[in-house]
Amino acid sequence: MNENTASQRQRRRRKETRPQELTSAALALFVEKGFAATKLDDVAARAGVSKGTLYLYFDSKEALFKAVIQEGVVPAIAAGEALLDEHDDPVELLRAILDGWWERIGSTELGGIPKLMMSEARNFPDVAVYYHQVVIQRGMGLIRVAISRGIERGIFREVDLETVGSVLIAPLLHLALWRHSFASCCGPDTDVERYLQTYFDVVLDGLRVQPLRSGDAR
Amino acid sequence: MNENTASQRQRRRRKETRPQELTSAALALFVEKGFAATKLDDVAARAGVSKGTLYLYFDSKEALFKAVIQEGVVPAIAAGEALLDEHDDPVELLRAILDGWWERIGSTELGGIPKLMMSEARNFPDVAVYYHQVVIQRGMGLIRVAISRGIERGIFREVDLETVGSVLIAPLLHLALWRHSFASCCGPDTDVERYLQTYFDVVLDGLRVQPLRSGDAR
DNA sequence: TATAGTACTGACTAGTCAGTCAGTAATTCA
DNA sequence: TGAATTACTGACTGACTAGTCAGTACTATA
Repeated sequence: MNENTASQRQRRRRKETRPQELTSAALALFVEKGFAATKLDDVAARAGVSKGTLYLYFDSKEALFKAVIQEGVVPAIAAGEALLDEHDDPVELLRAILDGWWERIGSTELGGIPKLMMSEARNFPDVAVYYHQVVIQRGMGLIRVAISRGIERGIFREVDLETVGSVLIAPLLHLALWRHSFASCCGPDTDVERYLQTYFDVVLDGLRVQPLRSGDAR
Repeated sequence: MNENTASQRQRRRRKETRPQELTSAALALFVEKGFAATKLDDVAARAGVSKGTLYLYFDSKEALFKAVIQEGVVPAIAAGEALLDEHDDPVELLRAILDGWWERIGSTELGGIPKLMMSEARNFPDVAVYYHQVVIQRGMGLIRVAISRGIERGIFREVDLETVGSVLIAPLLHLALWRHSFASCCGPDTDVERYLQTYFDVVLDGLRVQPLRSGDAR
């Protein structure tokens, strides 16, 4: 199951890497079963340690949850905001943001975090507030900047900047949620490439002042 | 909390209405806390009965869960499919379907069911399969018909019929999920009217062969 | 007003799991 | 080499909760 046990002879003593191994195992199980239905014994087993070890690094199950969110979220933040300077064309920029979100978050194991946060937001309001400030609002701000640049240049129509971010990210979030819920029992049902293609097709042409009338998008 | 206790003098003996009262209470708590974190004592208390009574109507916690889904889902099915014959214009039809979904499901207490199913799909694969067949696939089929009618008549562009349904419903699902997760701790953040307005604005103009260039959607 | 039947109750049980801690084994340092 | 330190273990406990059941109270019928 986990690749660390067999490779090294002496598999103990890993103070530096343990926390990451534990949060990674916890993320997978929290996403699969939900917070309450996940047993700490199972988290520990998946990380190849005993439950006692888990308590050397985290004070409680709730603290583990917070660490899972924090660790999963921090690396994803900065990456997106760097894109603002890399693209001139607003359409390119918007695609880079949304595509980048899918590549770096949605399609990776981090893609489970939205499901986890949605499920547990009301049980952990303080974590939800943190997540909202650090992830959601910043992400929305990113999209808002891209759209407003496009509007300024007359490339995008004048849409409501307050709400368009949520509308645009929703289909990507939906796909990520799907992969961690129904996909495992009801088949992938939609293949990812076609879904993303359709998404950009529908969404981008809804934003362009002068849409391509060639019959095929992009 | 529940309006039934005070009104009637003798508040026992309600064999007919109990199951509905119990599933309604269970839905609210399952959506708020998740299945595993919900106590049956709390469900019973919310319905104004004792836990023992709950077991007179449902064999187990899992059976209650299944009943919650089944009862929440059944009334929502037929309503949508009736719309197909009520609208001639494909744009009108699509709006009626999507608007109708929000009015009849998303904005009601049934709007919690998508959150619940997303969270618990992997813990209850059989329920997920049922829900997928009875709700998701039928709903997608409905949208597909509306879109393909529009394509036939040259009103919509030729988009991928397999995936467009998910893309279109995603922002509405997202709003429903939001209302049952972050909304309670991070403010509504987006007001519903504006969100829906932006949604139709972006999405419909992405579908029209000859979009209105008047600057305002619809 | 008995008698039988039905809807409901709540104390109880058995099992589960978060969190603890005394002990063990690896590692470092003298 | 062995003493001190550090990383880890897993049996244990205390709290909590799904599910049970003997008993209560209301209702219907005779």
